Amino acid sequence: MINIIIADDHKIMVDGLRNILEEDPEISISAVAYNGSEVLSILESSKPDIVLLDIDMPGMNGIDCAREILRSYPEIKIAILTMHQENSLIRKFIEMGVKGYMLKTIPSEELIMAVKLIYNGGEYFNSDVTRELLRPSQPSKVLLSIDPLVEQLTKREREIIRLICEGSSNTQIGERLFISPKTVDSHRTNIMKKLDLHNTAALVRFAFKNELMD
Amino acid sequence: MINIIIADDHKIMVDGLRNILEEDPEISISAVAYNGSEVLSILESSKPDIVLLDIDMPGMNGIDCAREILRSYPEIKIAILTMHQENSLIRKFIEMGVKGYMLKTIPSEELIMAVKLIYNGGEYFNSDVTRELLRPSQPSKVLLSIDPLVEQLTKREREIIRLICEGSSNTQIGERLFISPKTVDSHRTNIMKKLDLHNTAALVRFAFKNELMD
DNA sequence: ATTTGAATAGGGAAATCACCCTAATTTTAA
DNA sequence: TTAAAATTAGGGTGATTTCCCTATTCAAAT
Repeated sequence: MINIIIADDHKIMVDGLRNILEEDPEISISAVAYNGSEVLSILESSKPDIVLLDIDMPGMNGIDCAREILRSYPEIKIAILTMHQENSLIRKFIEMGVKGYMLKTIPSEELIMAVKLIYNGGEYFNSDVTRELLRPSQPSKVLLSIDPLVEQLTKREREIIRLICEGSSNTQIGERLFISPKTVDSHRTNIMKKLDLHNTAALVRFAFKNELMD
Repeated sequence: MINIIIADDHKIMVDGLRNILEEDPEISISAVAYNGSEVLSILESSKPDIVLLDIDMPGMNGIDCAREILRSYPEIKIAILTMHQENSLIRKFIEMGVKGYMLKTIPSEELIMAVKLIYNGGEYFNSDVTRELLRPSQPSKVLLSIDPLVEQLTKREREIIRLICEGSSNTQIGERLFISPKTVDSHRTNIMKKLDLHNTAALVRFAFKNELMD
């Protein structure tokens, strides 16, 4: 019996997948998660053969989730099922070591076949995915889901973020912008609150992931 | 019933393929050819659904044969089955429009699945083939920008860096790695000294710029 | 067999950050 | 013109980081 965890934040998608996959007597959906961290907490108690993972999910996305699974549970096979077909994204996942990458346009029989192939130690990459790899890669992170919270940031706040990312302290930023270091601290606090972050590392990371920084 | 022509100059290979494929009741081998021109003459009288084509053949090789089939009989699907996994060769065939490209190391069940997939209008590229396409991707620009200081970092230090970048505090990292927060701090200090950085923001930025993080 | 490097851990101190609060001025938008 | 939002700034506190030490253990290399 092939045990699968489905991770996708769209209930319709999950229901559809469950119908398709459980039609096959060898396949069983052992759990469903609506974001990455939910997957990780499920894994603490229950180990599936395959995690069928979407990329766009609230909270922890598929990228971070996949990385964590690969590190903590290398025996669990990951198959990406997404609508994203961007070259750089595909490369990233395959190089990371996922066993499958499929577009959501995949026919159901093909999906079942892919699951069985992966379960038996193989890999499966959608033909659309392979064709995409032929195209010259354009490293635009644009398709990497940009957090909507970015829009809440003001111009000044973005400016502060950039300077923080360059490694400047509040005092240094204050000197460069001719404002008090205490003001910089206020901005910093406001930024943190808006983005729901709690330290500098998380902020810089957020900036890189959301193209505020390059 | 799926009608297939096998084109390969090795009799053992042809026999093996015939055994594997005809085991499936939906598949029938309608003819066998030992080189490209033989395939073309067969096609004059008999039209299969799929031509399973090797590349190395005496007389007309698989490349010229595939090109000719695609021009004269675009409705016939071509699947390459070969031992060659050179990037350029794979690219050439896929861009040409073949429906499948598989290495001869493919397991028999996978080959059968591929045949059925292609017969039903799909495409199938071996996972080894897809991985090969990743290889000589973009060797230049990214690698050149990596700071030589990265080499001085130990495995543990890189691990710590990744966790820092994920927004974890020393205490959290300590809990994760089952070491004292003070040890994490030591690592952190050593990292800073090695990289000549002086705060977390600069460290996270360094990690992103040097692909320690993505 | 000895040395080196890596990982471990702690003491201590100054600097910085994270976050709470209030509050003034300026800018923008309704 | 008024209200809302952005920018400015400071007081205060506890957490965290940064950096200086020393020191032990363990594995790998000479």
